[in-house]
Amino acid sequence: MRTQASILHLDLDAFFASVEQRDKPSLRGKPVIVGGTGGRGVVATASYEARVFGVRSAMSGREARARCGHAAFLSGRFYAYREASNAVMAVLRSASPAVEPLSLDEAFVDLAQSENPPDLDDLDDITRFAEELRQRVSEVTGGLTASVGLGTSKFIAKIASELNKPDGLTLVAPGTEQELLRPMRASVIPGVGPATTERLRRAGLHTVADLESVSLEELIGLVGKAHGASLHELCRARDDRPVLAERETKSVSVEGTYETDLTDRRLMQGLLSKQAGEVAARLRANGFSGRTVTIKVRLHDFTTISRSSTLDSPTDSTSAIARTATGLLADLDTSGGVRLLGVGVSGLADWIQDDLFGDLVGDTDTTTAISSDAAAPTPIELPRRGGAWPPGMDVVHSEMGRGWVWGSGRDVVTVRFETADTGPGPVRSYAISDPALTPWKPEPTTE
DNA sequence: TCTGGGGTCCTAGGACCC
DNA sequence: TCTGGGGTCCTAGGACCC
Repeated sequence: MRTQASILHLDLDAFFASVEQRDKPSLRGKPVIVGGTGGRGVVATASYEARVFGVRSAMSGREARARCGHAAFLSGRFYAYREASNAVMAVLRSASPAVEPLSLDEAFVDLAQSENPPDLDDLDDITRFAEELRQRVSEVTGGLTASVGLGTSKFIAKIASELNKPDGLTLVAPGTEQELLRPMRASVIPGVGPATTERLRRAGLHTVADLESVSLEELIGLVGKAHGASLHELCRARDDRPVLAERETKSVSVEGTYETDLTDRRLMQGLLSKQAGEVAARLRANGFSGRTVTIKVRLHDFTTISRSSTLDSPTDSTSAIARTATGLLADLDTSGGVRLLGVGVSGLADWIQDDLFGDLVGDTDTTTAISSDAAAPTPIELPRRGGAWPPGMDVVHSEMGRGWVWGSGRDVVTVRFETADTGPGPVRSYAISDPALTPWKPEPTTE
């Protein structure tokens, strides 16, 4: 356990709604609800003016409308949220390289890894440092506010940031963690949701202090091995989880809930295929491919079914994913109607076998991945569509977003792809086996 | 017409291999 | 011949988080 309050948690206040109020002055001071616009939508974020009426995240749009019908209901502008988020994360990274984003509006920062840290033994200095960060967040986002928590662990920092919302700062002094936690409800512990809360309640356990009085064995009997062990530690304020700057992507998925239940199988197959295309495009844009294709089907009565199939080799191909997904759907009874369909790919590898460009050039295998890393000479921007790409290759460019060619040989091209969503992907080399595409040397182009 | 979308992690059972 | 591991992979479902 750390003895210094060197972990910071920052949480932007009512983030989506605040961005809307920032960009549209007429919404300022008024209830704004992002999400919940469709017939089956839920609230993503409610401004504080809307929360007064009891509107909360994850509430159905129907209920939000009943509670606060005069609010502005917006469907959301994710580009604007991402842009603001990027600016905030950049501010945090300037304070320490160890920044772990949890979502667009939340991140942990490890001040102990900062190059210019405050005096971590001086609580006033830490507070001053954090206040400066909050100030800079406000400056770079055009006035958005953030709440910050500081403590000796992720758990404590996160709880601290909740204590003075909105636009607040809370430091939990080292050594005072347990007295802070003991009276709190068990559900403040991350991982304790509705189901666990109910189990604990039935065992007579309501507060953190109650949990502390229970043996590890009892907790494991109650909620399972992994969960029980983590509860046993966290209720004693013991948490040494590190702040992880980069986390590996494990899966990519797309799902959709439809306004009215689907009954037509052909339509479902078409929608699943469309989603497969979106998943495949995102895989390609990020340099991923995966072996396991999973479909998710939510029936009219909200029961949710998943079916998966693991392929022999990883794919990022629309046709392979669509074929697998529709095949999985074929075995399900959907006669009662379907409200949600989804497709996902997991078991990701950062290399691709055989049909890298199969989807895009008519499913003929023209290229083969040969290595997953390569020395990186001077970056060259990819030629634009219709530019110096050989026939067929410009399509790849438009599918995959921005990218840079990092080098090329007679029949090998080394490329780094990047999208606005994810930033740079891994550097990869491909052999070009189609004689029509070789020899080929990309021309440097200017921005 | 209660109940989004994109993720992560865990559990449990069965197959399969050594 | 019988019994019994352990380890890994795969599948389905559930809980949880923002």
